[in-house]
Amino acid sequence: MVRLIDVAEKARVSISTVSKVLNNAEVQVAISEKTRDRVQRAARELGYLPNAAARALRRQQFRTLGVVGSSPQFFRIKPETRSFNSEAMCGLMEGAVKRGYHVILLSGMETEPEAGGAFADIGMADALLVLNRDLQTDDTYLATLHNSGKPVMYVLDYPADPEALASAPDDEQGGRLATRSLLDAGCRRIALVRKTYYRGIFDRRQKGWEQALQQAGMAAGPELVMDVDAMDTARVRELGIDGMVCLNDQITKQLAPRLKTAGVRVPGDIRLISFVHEASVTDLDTPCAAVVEPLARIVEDAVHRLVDLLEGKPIEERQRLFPYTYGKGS
Amino acid sequence: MVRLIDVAEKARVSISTVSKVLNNAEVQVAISEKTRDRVQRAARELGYLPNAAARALRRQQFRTLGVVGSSPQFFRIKPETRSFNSEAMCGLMEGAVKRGYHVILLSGMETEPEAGGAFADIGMADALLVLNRDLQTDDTYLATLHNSGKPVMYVLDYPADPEALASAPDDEQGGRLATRSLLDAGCRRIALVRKTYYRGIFDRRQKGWEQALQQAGMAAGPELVMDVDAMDTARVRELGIDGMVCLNDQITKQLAPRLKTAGVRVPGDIRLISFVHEASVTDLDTPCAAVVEPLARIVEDAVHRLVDLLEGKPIEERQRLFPYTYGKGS
DNA sequence: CTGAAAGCGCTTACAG
DNA sequence: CTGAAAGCGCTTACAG
Repeated sequence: MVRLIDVAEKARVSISTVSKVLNNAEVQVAISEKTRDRVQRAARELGYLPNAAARALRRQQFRTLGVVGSSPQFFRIKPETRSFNSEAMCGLMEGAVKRGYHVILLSGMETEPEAGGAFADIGMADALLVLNRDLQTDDTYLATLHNSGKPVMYVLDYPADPEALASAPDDEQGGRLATRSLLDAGCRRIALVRKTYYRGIFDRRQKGWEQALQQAGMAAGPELVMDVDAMDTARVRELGIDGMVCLNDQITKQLAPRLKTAGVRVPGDIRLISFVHEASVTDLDTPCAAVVEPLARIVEDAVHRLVDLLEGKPIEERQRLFPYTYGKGS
Repeated sequence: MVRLIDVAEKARVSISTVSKVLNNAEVQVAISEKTRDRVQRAARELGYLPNAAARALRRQQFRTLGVVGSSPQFFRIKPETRSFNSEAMCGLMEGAVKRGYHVILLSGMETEPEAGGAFADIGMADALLVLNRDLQTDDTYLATLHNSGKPVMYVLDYPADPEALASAPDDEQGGRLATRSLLDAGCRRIALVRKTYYRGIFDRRQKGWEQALQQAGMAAGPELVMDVDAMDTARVRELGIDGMVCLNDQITKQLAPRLKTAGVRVPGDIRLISFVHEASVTDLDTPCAAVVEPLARIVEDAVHRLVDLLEGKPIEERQRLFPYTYGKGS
């Protein structure tokens, strides 16, 4: 960890001066332009991040809000509540409590750019969980996280780097599972319905779909991959499609009524299967099978593995993938 | 704030000894039974809570996990996502980011009972938000929070004490609004449907219902207050009920199908209005008006007022109540 | 405009 | 079994 004194040595000034420069927004002290530049450059080059504990001890404040519920268990929300957020939160708090850790939601303010950018206060955490469904790996934001020197665990989506720690759904397996269940139900022309977002996850699910079709001796041509926003129901008929794998519940909700108005009967003409997190498509009035990802379990596992790492236990698998299960849907 | 040295003086030992006793789970040092007792009693009597900053600075770890999303804005979830949690979370992070604060979810572990109980690490926060829909005011848990000496803001439900800081929905106004909208629609016998939980909120909503009925010159007798778990549809007919105020969406979801099977037409025979957070009853197939509470706004307001307090700005209203609005429901 | 120094409240190796 | 003391990394009043 680089400290104030490291910056001071590099900039050839005292630590008081460094501190004053780096806190210029809050401290009213005159500093010469030259010194200021030298200090800021040194801090940037060394990747200085203030130590949140020392700062808090000195300032006598954390600038952090604690949120509590009606009981110590409040945030251990039950998965029955169902929404994506509560499910993830459930696993998160369950793991945190079991291991004796607190959870801090880094709000990512854009303050103190010269003192480490958006995450100057990342230091309040011993390790980082990246909770994300659609990673932008080119993001400099992720670089900041890694530069902090703290362990980083990816939870739902993850970068291609095989060294990156991750606990995530096995999207290829999910794609195979969904496709096979349609094959088992007798479908012979199975389309994949996706959207332009969630590229990482969707690409992996699509790969699973391809694998399942190829194993069954069927082609998985690009004409069978459809964007729900550019859905051509006439073309669906032409291609003789009798099964559709919908890559998430939002797609399914968008697709179902359009099939209905086009006079396509579900499941009479076309069978649907949808990826969901828990039973989130139960409010669909179209019959639809589902492939469920165990969100809470995944997030809790991520917490455990991260704490294991912090406690010095060796991590055997860098990336742990969890299978999807077949569910009833609606 | 009581420090180690205060405990040491009271127990007539050195601060090293106090530290060792209070960390006996983690430190392997022999301490005599007598000393141990004296120290523990002193710590308890003084209400000692370890200073998280000092501890973290010394230990070089926070025992806190930072959770980040794909971008610094990740947790600023849009209210459109709708569920209770995301809405509250949305307001929470919005306020936190705007004011330059982080949010820490206190996991309320049951460790270190002698060192302050479940919230030994409450110290990581400058102030506390109690996020809660159903306060148990007799809870010793809340006492712990107040004993920390940090400002406490109640967000959704709140204790009777008028000095307690709160930002919350105006439940009485909500009760009046719901009832009046049924009156305006021509209802003349308006029942209130509740459940045994959420006493605080439900009692206030019921008071609003009574006020509205009395203002309209109608009696609000106890026979009109029904528990959805003990609903007697024959009795509903007998009483000539033509309107029902459902105190939350769960109640409405439970009630609607029972009315249907009993042959009661909605809104033909009985009009319904339901309390909801955002548009959460849109998945009801029974026509139903709604009274909406602006969750995200309330939570964000709570954050702002709490930070104002921390920054020394005077708080004019101890309790700020937000009006419900009339919504379409389903 | 810049720096030396005190001190925030803990933990722990060391001495007794 | 107990205590004196060093030191974690900052901020800020004070001196120059």
